[in-house]
Amino acid sequence: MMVKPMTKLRPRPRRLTLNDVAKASGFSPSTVSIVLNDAPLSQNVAATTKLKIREIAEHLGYRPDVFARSLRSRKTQTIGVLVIDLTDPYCTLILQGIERRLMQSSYLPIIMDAHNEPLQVERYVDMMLERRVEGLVTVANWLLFDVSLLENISDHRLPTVVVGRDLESPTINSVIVDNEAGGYAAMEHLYELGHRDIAFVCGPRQLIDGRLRWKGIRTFAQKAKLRLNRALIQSLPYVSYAASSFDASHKLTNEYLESGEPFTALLAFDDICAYGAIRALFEAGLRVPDDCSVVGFDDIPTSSLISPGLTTIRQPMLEMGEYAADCILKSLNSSDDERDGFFGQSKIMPAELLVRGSTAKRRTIQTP
Amino acid sequence: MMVKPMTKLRPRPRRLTLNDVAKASGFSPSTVSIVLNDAPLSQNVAATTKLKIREIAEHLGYRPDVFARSLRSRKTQTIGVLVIDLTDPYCTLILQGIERRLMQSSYLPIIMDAHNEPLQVERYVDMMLERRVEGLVTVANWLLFDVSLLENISDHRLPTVVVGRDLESPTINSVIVDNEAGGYAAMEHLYELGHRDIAFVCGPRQLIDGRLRWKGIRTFAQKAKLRLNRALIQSLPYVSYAASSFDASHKLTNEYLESGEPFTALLAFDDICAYGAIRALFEAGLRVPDDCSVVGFDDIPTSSLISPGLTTIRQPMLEMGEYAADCILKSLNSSDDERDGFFGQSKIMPAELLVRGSTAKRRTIQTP
DNA sequence: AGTCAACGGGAAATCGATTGAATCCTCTTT
DNA sequence: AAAGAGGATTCAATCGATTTCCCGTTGACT
Repeated sequence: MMVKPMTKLRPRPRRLTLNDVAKASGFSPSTVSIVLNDAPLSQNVAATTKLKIREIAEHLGYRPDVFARSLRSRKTQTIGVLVIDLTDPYCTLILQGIERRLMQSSYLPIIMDAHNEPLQVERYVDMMLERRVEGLVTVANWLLFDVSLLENISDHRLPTVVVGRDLESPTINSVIVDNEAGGYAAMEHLYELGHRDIAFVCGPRQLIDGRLRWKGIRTFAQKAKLRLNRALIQSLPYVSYAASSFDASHKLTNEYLESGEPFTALLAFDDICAYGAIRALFEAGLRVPDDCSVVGFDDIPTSSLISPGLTTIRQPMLEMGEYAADCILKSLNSSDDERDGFFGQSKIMPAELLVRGSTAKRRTIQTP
Repeated sequence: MMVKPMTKLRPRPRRLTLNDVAKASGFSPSTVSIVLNDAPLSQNVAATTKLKIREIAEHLGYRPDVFARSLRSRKTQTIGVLVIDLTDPYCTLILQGIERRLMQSSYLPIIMDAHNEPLQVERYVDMMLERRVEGLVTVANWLLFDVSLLENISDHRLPTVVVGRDLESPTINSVIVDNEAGGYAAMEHLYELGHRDIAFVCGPRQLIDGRLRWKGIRTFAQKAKLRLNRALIQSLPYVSYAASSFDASHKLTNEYLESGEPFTALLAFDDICAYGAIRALFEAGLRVPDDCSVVGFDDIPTSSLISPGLTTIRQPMLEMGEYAADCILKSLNSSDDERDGFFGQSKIMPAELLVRGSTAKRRTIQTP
């Protein structure tokens, strides 16, 4: 056999394969595979053998081929993470929570971004299945996507969690914040500051989140015997593009201002809406919080950076992400029977009032 | 042969394989594969055959197995996208640009998030190589990661682009904004508004971006024969965690205020720093822009949502992302020789001044 | 009639692992 | 001494495609 001279021409150093390790160690590929994977059979492999194989593999720098492995074993060690909108800070933080947990496990997240488009959601779910993810986490914002997700997935007996939206499905887990308690807390906060005339920028009627928050608000109002002014309660139209809620809220607040109905505080559906309201107040020459207190919902990162800081109801997004990942991991580590126990549960995380600069006591001397 | 009764026990409907299509169509697997892939050889396949095969494949709903395909063909149709920090809105928008382009191609982005940790960068680059991505885009913020990236990658002759950081590498492409022109434009804007006493929150000295922006600023100052006040020019310390630049800038601005040196405008290294400065001004009871104009850099999404809107230098992040993706795609579509032509170039995108509410004419009546 | 190229298509090797069944030892047990 | 019981490894099939050769027809041309 001629040994080819080492030249630049040799294009591929030919991947280091399991076979190479086998030959180098003197054992068969089977044994090497078994050892390197700590497969069940490896308990019958002599300790010295294991050591030697591991050593040689390490020394050679062997890395199994992901594709070959997945093809044969039908396991991919990947978890699909479908994010409805990666530019939405709400989604982003949840995603970070998910990753945090997954990084500690041996699973790799495959992240896809649906760009707020329902069609992409479907397409990407498909792609993830095609890539044989072993679990699926969907990070939802308020986009209403088709829940045919559900069918597709449960067909494949895939552990599935949705974060940020409560699906009433028997097979899909969900993690959401306690919207009702959040609404209640926000309202209570304003009430305690002395506000009685409060305007509301409610979420689109289509969103369950908004309805729940509203329910919390009403509960408090009833308890406090506070009558709400119907003229200051409007819902945003449902729009599929996130940033537009700023504009919608801005416009709505302007309408409130023009209506002449007095109010000293405003409670917004979420932080972005709060920004929109603040803009309207700002343009009208009103000061936050001096002339009008504003409360948001979510606590996206910038809310603590703007001035004044936005008082808001915090969703524990990181924790929600972590919980979701835990859910999947737990499910993957259990037997099929146990697994059924997990399905369809929905976890409710606590909402927390964060008081910052955008709310203040109602001024006793009120401009008429 | 007994035919097993159809029961719930049958766990897997057994994937539909190429072979099934072959049998159903009466042709061999080879032919089917060739036709379905539009492989070069398919030009010698009769049109009727193609039609029939395609029809049957479609009808059966055949989807090739990603893993088998990649194993054999050594192609994965994936592009690695390494994002330094997915919670950084700067990165996010670039990412979106990348995705936009990639969605139109047949390549799938594999997104990984390094969480601002240099170690993860290395680990993830490794993982991407292991997954045989055919190209790699790195979305950098200001994190200083080891450029051993470079070695690893160029070894593998992988088209590589870095967005947001100018690497001086002969093999890696980069896409950056025109920092110098941006600095110049920001300065010019303030000057034209009548500001002469300007404070600067400069970026960490380690970052080339900051140095370039500063260069632009000086160039304008010299041209306008404007003397800058050294006491109002400080750099932020280098920190590896993004949000902390808010605090650093906040602190620095406070020092400026306490120093007693007068200034009517402040130019910040980036938008987050601008937020920090605004907070300090706000706390000191100063109004933006009435008492002090503020200019940022980047134009992250919230900068248009806060009140007043932040005047800033826009980086065309979406376009930068798109350009990066185009770069990779072009490289993948060219022969090896052509490809070499692309390597090592760095593209400079235009910076754009965006005037919003945070800057205003210097007031003629100045508080002493 | 014979040669040759183009056309249409198929057989089988291959990619790099995993895995169920089989084999070969070495002791024990009866 | 034969049978059995494990322990330690290995054989060979398999996962589902792609790809490299190769084979048989035609038809044109010499």
